[in-house]
Amino acid sequence: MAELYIRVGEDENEEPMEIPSEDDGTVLLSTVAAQFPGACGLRYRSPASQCMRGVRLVEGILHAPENDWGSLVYVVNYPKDNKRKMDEMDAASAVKMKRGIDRTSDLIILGLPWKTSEQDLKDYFATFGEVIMVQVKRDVKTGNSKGFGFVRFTEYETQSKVISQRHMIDGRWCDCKLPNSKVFNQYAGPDEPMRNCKIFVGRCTEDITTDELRQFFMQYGEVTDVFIPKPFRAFAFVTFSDDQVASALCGEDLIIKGVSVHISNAEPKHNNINQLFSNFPGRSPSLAAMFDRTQYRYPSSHV
DNA sequence: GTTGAGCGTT
Repeated sequence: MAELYIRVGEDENEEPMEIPSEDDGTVLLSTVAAQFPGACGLRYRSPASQCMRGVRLVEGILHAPENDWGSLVYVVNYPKDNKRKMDEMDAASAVKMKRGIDRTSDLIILGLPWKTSEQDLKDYFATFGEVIMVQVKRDVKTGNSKGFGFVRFTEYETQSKVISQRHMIDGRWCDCKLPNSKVFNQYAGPDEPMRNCKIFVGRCTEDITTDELRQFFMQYGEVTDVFIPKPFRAFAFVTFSDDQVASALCGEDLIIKGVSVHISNAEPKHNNINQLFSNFPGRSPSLAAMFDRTQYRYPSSHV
């Protein structure tokens, strides 16, 4: 081969760099990539057709067109276009997932007739789509309905439809909305990294055992500890070996044995700003998010 | 046994 080096550039107009060829006249893609990280091939403008042509690439070896690299300038190919689009899609869907934009969440049903049962709710909402969970909130002493409840659907489309209209249930107009406890998560930015591996599991029922919690949370990652306070206090702690697993679960509503439990970070109450904002209807989400970040700068021992 | 624009036994 006459040429020991071929001329390669980022594009046709930029000053090319000379890249060494192998003894047999081929050029290794790895050699190109050493100068142009991420390169996946070469192309050049054909003097004959004036079109861009690809350089033959076989098993990491670039072959000279017509056995001669000549004095053409070769342009580096990157997988960039596809790759970047993929990355953006992944990031976007990850954010969407994390923000719960296309995830279902529990919906509060307001204005239920006192007589409406969970079976009534299930029968009614099943006409919109698959129902995961229904609840009628009742006075613990009397068992009387408090006139509101919750429902959770499998499909986000179902949830959207249900939110968008009023509902005639047992002779009363009812509204379904995102509960206030969800609004924070809807508007908060991406979470700060969590430093701890422990999650708080709220709204547990008394029949949920430590073993069942362990079995359930194993699907997300290695569980190193499960703690249920005695006597019953309607919450539990689950510790993972990986803090990213714990972090990813925070803000979720998960269904365990048909019960919707709420996952949040296991910070002591006095140091958890979520507690301060979570039941305050008029709060500013951005303010809450700002305070939320500050709590991680002053970590205190866990419960 | 009561009620009605409400938010889930941390």
